[in-house]
Amino acid sequence: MNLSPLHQEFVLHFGEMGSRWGINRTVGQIYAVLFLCEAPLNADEIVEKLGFSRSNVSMGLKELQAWSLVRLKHLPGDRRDYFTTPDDLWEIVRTLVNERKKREIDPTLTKLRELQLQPPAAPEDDHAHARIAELATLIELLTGWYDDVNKLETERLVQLLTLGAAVQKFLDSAGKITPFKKPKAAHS
Amino acid sequence: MNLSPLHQEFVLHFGEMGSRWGINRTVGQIYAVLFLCEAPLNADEIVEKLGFSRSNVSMGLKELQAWSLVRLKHLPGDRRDYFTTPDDLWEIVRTLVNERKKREIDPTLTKLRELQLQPPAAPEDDHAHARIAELATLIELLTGWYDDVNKLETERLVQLLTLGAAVQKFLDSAGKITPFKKPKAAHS
DNA sequence: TATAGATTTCAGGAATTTCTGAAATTTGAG
DNA sequence: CTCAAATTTCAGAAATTCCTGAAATCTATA
Repeated sequence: MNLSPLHQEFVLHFGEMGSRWGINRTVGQIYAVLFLCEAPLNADEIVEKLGFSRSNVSMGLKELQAWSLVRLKHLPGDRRDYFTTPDDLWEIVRTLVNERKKREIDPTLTKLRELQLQPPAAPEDDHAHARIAELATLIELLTGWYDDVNKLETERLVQLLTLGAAVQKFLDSAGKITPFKKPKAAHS
Repeated sequence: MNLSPLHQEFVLHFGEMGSRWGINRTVGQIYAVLFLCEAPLNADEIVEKLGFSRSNVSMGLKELQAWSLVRLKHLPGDRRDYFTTPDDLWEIVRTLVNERKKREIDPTLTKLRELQLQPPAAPEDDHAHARIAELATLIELLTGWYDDVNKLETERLVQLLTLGAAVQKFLDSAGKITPFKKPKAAHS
């Protein structure tokens, strides 16, 4: 591995972490290198840095592209493909969450709805249906919230996150009715 | 597999999904069975339902316990261990997020802080340090927000999620200063 | 404390996933 | 269109993870 100690340690950590998710170690490491490097890298440079086979790097890059986690660039007068990660970390987070949602949550919700339509065929199915319905409702609430806040521009999103549970203070007054409610005593 | 079609389809789906996360198929299926069943199950009943070896079920249950995803129960006059999942789905979600945070996010943050202290030793390390700092900040913001809302009681949490990005309406007025700020034109 | 039932451990085989080099395909400059 | 560089595909080797049955350990109660 042909990296500064700092890069190397970061890359190894992300390889490990990646493999705790569905992502394999190699792909995690390729991503980590791209994440740290300022300049776009081509496949051979990644081979050089990580010591994987050329074909493995190719497959890893393909997977990262399938996840939209990597941007393809071209340098003038060079027909190799160069890759980078977005400068804006929030963009990375949004992509990551969107993709996982698309691959894991959405199909699950579809499946749950499908199962809800299936008529009960055994005594234990009534309880199962109730459980499935509850789960579907919960997932809908969470993804609905996510879709909603994902529309916010980053600055707003950061504001919201910074506020944290302090937002809760508004809930009493906002309740279910209307965003603004007059304060109980109306002194200017 | 000795399950009603409804149970079976749910179990197979969760086995698949589990394997997209770090969790293996078997463990996902064991959890799915426990999730759907009203009554607590013992290991032999799970063997019966899923057709895995006794030792595999034992290992799976141990893993689920390590994740605090499963509750151990005892029936009077029966010394076998019985397992259930919590009735309250929100409790399940909180556990899941807490555990993943503990195993994946927290160690990453520790590692990033450690790397931030490491003095730059190569020209590319300056950019890497900047990138690492940005990432650490972002993770701190997200986990800070999470720790905060995780303190809310479920009812409040649901309220917050239902409100979604509508909370954003408060941000203009709340800003950085104070929860309420008088509107710019003060016609009653 | 002896015993039978319950659970866990663990070595090795099975299954799956990852990785590689060689060959095939694609691509763009000339 | 041709050619060489770049990339991808793919079959099988390597590595890893999963699963099992047999043996070991634990535990409640008689």
